[in-house]
Amino acid sequence: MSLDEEIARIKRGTEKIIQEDELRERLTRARAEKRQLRVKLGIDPTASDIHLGFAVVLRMLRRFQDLGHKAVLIIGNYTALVGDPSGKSTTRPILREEDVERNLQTYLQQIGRILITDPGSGLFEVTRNGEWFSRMSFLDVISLASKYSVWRLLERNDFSNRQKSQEPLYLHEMIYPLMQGWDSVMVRADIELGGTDQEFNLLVGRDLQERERPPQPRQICIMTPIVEGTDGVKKMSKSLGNYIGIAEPPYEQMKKTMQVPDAIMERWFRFFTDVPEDEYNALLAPGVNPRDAKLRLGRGIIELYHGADAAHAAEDRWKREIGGGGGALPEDIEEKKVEPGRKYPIVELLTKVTGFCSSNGEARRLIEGGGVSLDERRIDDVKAELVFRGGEVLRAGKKKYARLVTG
RNA sequence: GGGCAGGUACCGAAGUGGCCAAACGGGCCAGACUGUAAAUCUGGUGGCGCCAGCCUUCGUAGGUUCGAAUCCUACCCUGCCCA
Repeated sequence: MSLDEEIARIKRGTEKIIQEDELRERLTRARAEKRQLRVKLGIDPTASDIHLGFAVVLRMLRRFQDLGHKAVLIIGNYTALVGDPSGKSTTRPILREEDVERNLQTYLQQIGRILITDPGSGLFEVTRNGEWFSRMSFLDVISLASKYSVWRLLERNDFSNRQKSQEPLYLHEMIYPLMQGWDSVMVRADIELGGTDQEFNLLVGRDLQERERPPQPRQICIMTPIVEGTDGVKKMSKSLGNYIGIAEPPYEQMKKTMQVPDAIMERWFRFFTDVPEDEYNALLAPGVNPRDAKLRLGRGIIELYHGADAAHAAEDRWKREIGGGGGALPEDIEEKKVEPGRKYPIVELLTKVTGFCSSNGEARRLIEGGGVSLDERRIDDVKAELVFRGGEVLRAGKKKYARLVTG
């Protein structure tokens, strides 16, 4: 692959690079000297599920592995105790060490779906930053803190926004960027990856490297975008519930994708899939049914995590069960046991039997709103009592189904 | 340490003794429409209910009152200004 191709590949998944010419130069030199670059990614194991949004940066890291460079994964087990204030409007709760460890295991497992994690490959290295931070003395901390001025830290939008909205900002949160930057020094990163919300933190690492004695070559910062979630507006995140997990079953991924607003398809194609640019541009052209583009998008996502066969299967199933209106019943309807001959008040079915509603009031509202049906016949009487022979399908809203079985 | 302003349901934000389970907006749920997209329209959005009502909720704990989110006291938390 030519250097230009390498860079083009990197740029597809990138929002901003500081500095692109340095990247070009470093890649050139690495190639000439047959030296592996050290590409750092710090992860904060606060959530246990990896979603497509976070996969963007992991996939970027994988790209570097494919080019023969070393992925240097920093587990922020120590920084997690602080909580990155980036993009946060409120202080994050400080995690306990054991929680961090627990999340970590699930994390590493899932990361393996994207990265080459075999240490024998020479392409992967993991370090916990507690390794150096836990050994620092208070004096060391102060010395680190003396490398950066408060004014520079205050330049950050996250911090000034907090002030504007009268939210608290604690001292330990201001230390966070320094910790992340120090990681770069400790692992001698050539490149650090991160989301655009990490720009400040990444730049701190770059600065700290230069100030070391002897100085280290400053890292190149490659920022991946913060991609919108399934609502098409807010960033994909677990706490907003607008995410698609990479480990979710293919059909779930397809369903969620199909419900995404049209407007973000292009970004999802670009950052969440490897569908060639020409192909998706053609699909997004006027005149093409956006539904078809979206199906391709869903497939593009599933291909990456479950393979092409699973992607096709999910597409077919979606068309059968949902697409084209009406359609077949879902194939994986959960079964719930009922006693034959007994009269079940509809409210009880929605709460106790199926758990679709968490209170009687909620069940009643759903019925009154016309959202409940049995074998596709709407039930609009709140007091209805039903008797089952077995095999009937109860539906609540668009998505919840249960098959009522006897015995 | 001092002064001031605040803490209301998932979020934002009204409410300053009874008409408050608490306006309004967002979000969310459901229905219509549709490509299970967007936009739009409609209804809903604390719990229980024999639908008359009952119970819990307005930072926390007490108190005043027939009655408190609303008044008083203490405490906790946040922001701003001064030191």
